[in-house]
Amino acid sequence: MLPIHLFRTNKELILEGLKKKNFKETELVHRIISIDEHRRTLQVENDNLAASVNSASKAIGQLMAKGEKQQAEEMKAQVSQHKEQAKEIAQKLADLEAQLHESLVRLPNLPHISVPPGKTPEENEVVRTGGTRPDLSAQNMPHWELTAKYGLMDLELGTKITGAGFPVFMGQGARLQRALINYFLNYNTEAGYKEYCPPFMVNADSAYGTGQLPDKEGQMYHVTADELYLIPTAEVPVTNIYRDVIIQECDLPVKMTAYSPCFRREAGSYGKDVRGLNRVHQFDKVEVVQITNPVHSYEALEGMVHHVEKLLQSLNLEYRILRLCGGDMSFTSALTYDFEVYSAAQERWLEVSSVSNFETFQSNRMKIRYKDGNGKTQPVHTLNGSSLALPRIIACLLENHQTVDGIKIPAALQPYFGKDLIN
RNA sequence: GGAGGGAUGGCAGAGUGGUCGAUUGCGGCAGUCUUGAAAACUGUUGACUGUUACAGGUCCGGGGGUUCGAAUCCCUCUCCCUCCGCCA
Repeated sequence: MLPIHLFRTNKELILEGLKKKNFKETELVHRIISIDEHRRTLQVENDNLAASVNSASKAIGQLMAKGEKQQAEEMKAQVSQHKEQAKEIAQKLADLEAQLHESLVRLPNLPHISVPPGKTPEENEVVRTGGTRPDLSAQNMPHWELTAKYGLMDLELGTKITGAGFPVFMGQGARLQRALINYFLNYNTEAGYKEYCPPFMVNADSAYGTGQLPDKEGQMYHVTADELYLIPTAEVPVTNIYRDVIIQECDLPVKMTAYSPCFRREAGSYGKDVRGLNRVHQFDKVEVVQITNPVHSYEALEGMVHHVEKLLQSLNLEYRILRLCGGDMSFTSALTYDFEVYSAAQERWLEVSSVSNFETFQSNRMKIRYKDGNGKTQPVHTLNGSSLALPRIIACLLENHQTVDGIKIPAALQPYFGKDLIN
């Protein structure tokens, strides 16, 4: 949520930012400004009326104490009239506030100055690449054939138990999954992230806090009997740990990590994109979240990018880092780096991580704040990133490290997996 | 699921219709003392809104009501605790 004072002081900045983000409903901005102005004049009226009622009530109390009943009764009648008026104004004010909020939560975050212009994924900017492309034999297989060959995963079994897009991992496949989660969590905690194991369902307040609601309502699984949502990422419960919290400046940055399954309806997906593990409804991910002092958030973002990059390097995968263009960025983000890994058998890039700075967009909604040097309460910046999402990592590990003898496990993962080959 | 009790500022805990945005203690911050620290003493210390700055307004779990006036009375919801039942 954008801070309201920005609308009062710098409308142009907002309009420019929305344009870069390819957001069309700019009339919302004008609507917000006019509601806000109306709201404030009404607020003053309301406050003045309340002030006179307050002071009159106090006076009545004093008259009663002195025993001047007659005068007190007269004042009571007078105040009653004011109250009628006040009630009307208060109702209007509440309506305006609701309208204002409703409009505000529909506006996306503004892009950082360094975000490249553009509308489609093709216009994302490649920041750098790393790793090497394997030289596979002509008989190489895509991961959905490899998982079948080695008995690692069964999609049809998942379909029987639940539905399409719910893979069942087994044997060495299940073990690989567990090894990756442990490796990622250890890697993160060693870098100073505190480990959490959060709930996998959240209430509507939490979903609003991180921006899933109202923007992505249809993308979450909704448990209607209890009004809960299955989390699409651990970002949601983990960031909400600090909802409504005022953090001491000396306690920043807060660094958290958590493993969780992620549930996504992926409404509207189709075609080759969804083959095998490329896109599924339930997958595992290890997430990192940071809450920082605003002056340090972009430093922290770069730090997170390097953190994830080193992790990918340790898995011997070819990767590239993209700076997303305005039109491809998420609703809540100010700057996003996507990490893609090259899937050698499918000959295409797969997104495995997304690292973003949300600046005050989430903290504004969630009221995550800190006290600055002057003792003023200010919103913090929040950031998060995947380190890492498992399915596509598994897909690429299998495809890129396949040999005639089996699938080679990268050295960093071997202590967790317990051996150096899947066969 | 049944019965009862409770929800007040960072924490503990007073307050049952008017001078209560809230006694007090702890914690925090500042000062005195001290070479420094501790102790002791003194002062200070909630959030939101609003104003150039004051002022003003709102907030005692959430929502609604009674009243000139509500932390205090009524209704309702949520959460927590104790006991019983059930259960991984």
